[in-house]
Amino acid sequence: MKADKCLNCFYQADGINSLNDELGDGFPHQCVQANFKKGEIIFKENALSSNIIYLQKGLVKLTKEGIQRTQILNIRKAPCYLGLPTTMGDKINHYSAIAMEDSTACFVDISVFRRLLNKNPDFSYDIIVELCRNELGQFERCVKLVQNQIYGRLAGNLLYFSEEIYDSDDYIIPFNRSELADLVCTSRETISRLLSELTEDNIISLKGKHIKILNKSILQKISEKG
DNA sequence: GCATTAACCACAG
DNA sequence: CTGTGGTTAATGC
Repeated sequence: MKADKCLNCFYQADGINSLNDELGDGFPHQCVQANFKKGEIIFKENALSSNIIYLQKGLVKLTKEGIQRTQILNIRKAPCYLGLPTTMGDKINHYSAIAMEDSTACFVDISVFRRLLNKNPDFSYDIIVELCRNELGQFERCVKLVQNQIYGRLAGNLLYFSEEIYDSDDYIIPFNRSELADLVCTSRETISRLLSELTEDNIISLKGKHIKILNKSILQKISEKG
């Protein structure tokens, strides 16, 4: 990872114009921008954490070690915040963040972040909204994970990549089969088999990680019903 | 019983 | 890393 002074971080992003001014003279521009290559760890579970991270560019997976295997909790696409729950909620990270593409992130010390929250209600409100949306998303995902069959869970995630990450029916799956299994909570073999089945039934077409969704409505039905 | 679902193991490209 | 086959266990008609 290569550190730089932050050039274009959340101070300027999302229509938040004057946060930098509101910090006051005692708080100069206090964040550090860093670049991560694909596969590099942005922050690690169980490590001490005192930064809020604003992901400017890239794609990141959040992972947590389980008893059996590593669980992939979520995928986050820039622009977004990383580590709000894990930095604000405890001293120690409860999950890791790993870059899945070359990514750029901006690190803000938690004391600076707290000051921003105190000084700017609109900013605080936006943060609360983002946290709430994430929680709602996790609730949905939780129920789906527990109650749907694997076929439905896989379909749901393929749709999620398409709709939330790439905005296209034709994309490169950002995971290998084993990671896909860690995301959907199943075995690598089952993922292979189900992807083959979806291909045979002409619901998707697949070459390695390059997927095209051919029949979205059926995929949606599979996702809903399991 | 029998079918379905899915995990685990093994092995081959 | 990936796909497939065999086996096995659990669950539901």
